[in-house]
Amino acid sequence: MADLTLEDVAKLAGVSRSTVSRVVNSHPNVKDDVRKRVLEVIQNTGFHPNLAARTLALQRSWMIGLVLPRSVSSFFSDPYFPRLTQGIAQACNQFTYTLGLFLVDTPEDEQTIYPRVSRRGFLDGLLLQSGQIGEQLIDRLVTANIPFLILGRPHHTDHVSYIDVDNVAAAYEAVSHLIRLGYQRIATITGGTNTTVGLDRKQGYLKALIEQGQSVDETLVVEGDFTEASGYAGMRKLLAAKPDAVFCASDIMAIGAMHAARDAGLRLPDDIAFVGFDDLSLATLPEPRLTTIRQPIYRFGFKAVEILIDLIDHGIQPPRRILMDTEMIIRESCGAKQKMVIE
Amino acid sequence: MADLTLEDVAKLAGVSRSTVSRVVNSHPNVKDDVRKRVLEVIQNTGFHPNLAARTLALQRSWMIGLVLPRSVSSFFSDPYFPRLTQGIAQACNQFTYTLGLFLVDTPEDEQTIYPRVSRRGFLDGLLLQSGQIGEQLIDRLVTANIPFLILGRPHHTDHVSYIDVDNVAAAYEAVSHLIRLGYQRIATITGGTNTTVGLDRKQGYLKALIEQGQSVDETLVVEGDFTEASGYAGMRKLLAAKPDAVFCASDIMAIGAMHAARDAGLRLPDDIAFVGFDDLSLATLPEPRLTTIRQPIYRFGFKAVEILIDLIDHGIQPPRRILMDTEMIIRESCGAKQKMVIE
DNA sequence: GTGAAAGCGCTAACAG
DNA sequence: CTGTTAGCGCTTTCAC
Repeated sequence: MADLTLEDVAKLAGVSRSTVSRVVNSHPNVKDDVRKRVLEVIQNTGFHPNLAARTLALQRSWMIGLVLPRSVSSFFSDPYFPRLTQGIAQACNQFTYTLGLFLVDTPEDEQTIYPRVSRRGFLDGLLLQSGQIGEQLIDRLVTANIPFLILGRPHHTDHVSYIDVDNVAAAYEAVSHLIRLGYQRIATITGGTNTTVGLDRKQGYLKALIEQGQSVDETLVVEGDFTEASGYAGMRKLLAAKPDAVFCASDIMAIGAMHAARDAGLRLPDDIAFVGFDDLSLATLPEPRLTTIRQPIYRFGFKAVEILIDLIDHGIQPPRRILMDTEMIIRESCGAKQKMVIE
Repeated sequence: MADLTLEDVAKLAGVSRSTVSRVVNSHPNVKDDVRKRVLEVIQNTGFHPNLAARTLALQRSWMIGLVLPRSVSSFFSDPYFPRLTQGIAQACNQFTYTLGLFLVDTPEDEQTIYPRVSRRGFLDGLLLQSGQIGEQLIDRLVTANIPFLILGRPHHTDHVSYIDVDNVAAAYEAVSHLIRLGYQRIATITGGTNTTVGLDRKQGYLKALIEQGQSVDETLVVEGDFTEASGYAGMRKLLAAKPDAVFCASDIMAIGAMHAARDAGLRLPDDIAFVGFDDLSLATLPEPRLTTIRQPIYRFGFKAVEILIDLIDHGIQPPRRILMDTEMIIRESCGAKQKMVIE
């Protein structure tokens, strides 16, 4: 019933296979009445062209892959990746691309990912979340000439296209805000410093302190790994150094840190202020609600797909490099509201 | 470089295309030394068969689709769907299937979903989240003879395969637990009662009360829609009826409800106890931590893929119906811990 | 065991 | 404008 071919439709409409193909692809060279007749048959039979065949003939599948590397699976407790995926999926809908999802989870998956992803004609291109793995994968993709775009700024690799938010600028803005509010001992709980995001946000923190005349106190810098637990642990370590404000590299870490601060008997935000990073669903849950940096995640996903398609259509050279702007969202956790009332 | 074909490999190995194909598919009828030679060439050249071609020849793509209907996109703030997706993706990895993700977001997407998903030879089967849309889609899939499995118990449709958790039994268990703890006025904030999940959990609540001799008070039943906001609003409505415990149909609603209770000056869990549903990442965030029903989500996703593959391999008749067990996780929000200490 | 040849369903020159 | 024909890269009878 649904297993019709172009040939079947052609027979039913009394034309040749090519004509039907032209109609399907809205090629201009078809007489109006013929087109109408064919369209009717298609309508009545519910014919849809077989994608595998079309892909084979055209060397184009209108399907792209999203690869989320290992580190990520544990990140699924953080809403970042779901939202990113959602944004990308929506963009794919708009461009009528199909999205293949590749979650690289075990070291085994890591081994099998390249073959699964590289089969020519199957995927037109790839969105690759930067992270733990990838370097060898990237090399292979480059030599295989497969269009791809890195999500996040890659570590070392240089001749590739990527899209990222401007983490340095964002962290700089967040910390500047705290400085402006008069905090003197601003700490940070960083993201994993084996990741570019973690590094960039830390750099923004340092840059703000230095440029604005606060000295950097090493005891005010502790490393986390983007998990709530690491936020909690990080805050416990910071306690001794008596910070009056903490810039956390993610909201979920901020939530962990706030727990720890409260457990230590501190009042929020009076005794200690917090700023997070992400502003996905989590930021409004804690009490006080988090001041944070909003990720432009929907636009990010959309732009990523757009650029990947550009890479596919117009070639991968020169590499595209995109940095997107963020926005600071001021709520109660930074103490700004109280201060404004008091002053 | 990576654009090798079977033919190329054949030439390099000095054999015919068929032989290489046999080697690639580990067909027995190949002499050992020939096989070895061919394998070497494959190794050296990094050849991978073109999936589109193979799909066309075999009428099998080893790719399945996951369709999440409209209602879901707003649900992405709830960790349920991300986790489900993750579980399914991992299962796909294990079975070496590729996962296509279809987020049906706008009414427009709803229109285009069938053609995108039905193209024969492109997807071997479909996982369909039950929800708002779907009835017409389901009909079309049935007549098109495409293997699919509904995630969640479908409303009306009857001759289809589905997998769900046993929501009635789970809610029954949760409410029974509250009864056992001695609560007298147990309320519920339901999920959307236009969804089977919402209905089933409500039914479990009612069943427990009735079977265990508590009368059902209509003022203790309010309807939510699985969002935090609806939890908050629901609790505000319940306040007048003075419940001493509330069974919420999801953790995120429980969090909203707890906020509302606290805003009304109630102490948790002393003045009012809460039980949620899901036990994904959210349950341990609030203070007190949530007693809840744990969704066996990883097993669920895995089982879903397994059954879909069974449907693909062994035919879609008879329809498979699976209900999975849940587990109650007791934390502080239900008051069980205090009670045990006091008694 | 191995190769030749047909065919999966579609697109795209190429003739007419 | 329309039909014929030759692939796209792989699997799979069918001979040998």
